[in-house]
Amino acid sequence: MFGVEELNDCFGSANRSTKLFEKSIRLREVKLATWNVNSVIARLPLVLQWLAAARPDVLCLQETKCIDERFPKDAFAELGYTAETFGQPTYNGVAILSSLPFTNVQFKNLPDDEAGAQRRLLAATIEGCTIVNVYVPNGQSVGTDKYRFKLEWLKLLRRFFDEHLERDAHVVLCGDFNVAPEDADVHDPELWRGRILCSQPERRALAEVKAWGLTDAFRLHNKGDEQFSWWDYRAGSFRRNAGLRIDHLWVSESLAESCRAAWIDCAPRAWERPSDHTPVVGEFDL
DNA sequence: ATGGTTGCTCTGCAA
Repeated sequence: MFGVEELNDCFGSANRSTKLFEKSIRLREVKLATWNVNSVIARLPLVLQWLAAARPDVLCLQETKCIDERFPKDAFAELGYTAETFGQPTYNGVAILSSLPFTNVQFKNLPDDEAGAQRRLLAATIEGCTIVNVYVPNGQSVGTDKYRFKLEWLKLLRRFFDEHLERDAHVVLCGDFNVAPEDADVHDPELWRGRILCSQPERRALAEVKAWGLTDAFRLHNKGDEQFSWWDYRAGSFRRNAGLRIDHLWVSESLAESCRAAWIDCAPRAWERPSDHTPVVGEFDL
């Protein structure tokens, strides 16, 4: 005589087999990463070392700090990566490295950013995913012109999503957001309360972007605190784990459903001559 | 600890 539990076991087993079968014929695992490298030329050996070991399909870079003509494309090509770049001398600059073909490069900077002098956004489609790679303005300190520019930039970013991206598509927003969304993303919330990277207006402006329909892939798989993506070069911050989680990988609903893992790889922050940021990684079954 | 370090140059400035 079969009871309900035996029947459930039977169906459960069948479902698992079906899923494994579907995976073998249909699903493709795609690994996406983002890393503020603080000069792609100064950091080239570390980026190459990390790529060779971690082998993401896509790596979004911020603060490349070099013009497109000087971007070390050949070194990345040797590891099997094509580079789309949007850089400028000395400051800012973003790039996307991919081992999968780019089907489109849709946006360089925000359409509504009239001045557009600062190169902070690069959006491309790879493997059916529209990937928006951003270097959000730092803002320097609360109340400055740079702070107001940061808030305005985040407002334009939300408008960009409203006007140019579809909620039911595979959409990724990743990069250096220069905002720690919650106190759990801050090593000492009381010390940082109201300060740049943590102030309420910044958090609200970023929450408006998220409310378009994005999910923090890292938070899907990591609930606790004390995991950070940036540590100031000064005052032994990394040694004390005095960091903030300001680099993010946010995804639309369809990608949130297919996100099998996400993590921060803090190893490169301990290597010689590191960036002050470390990579954030997500794996998806497409 | 309103300090401290790093990168690229604008040997000051941005982060």
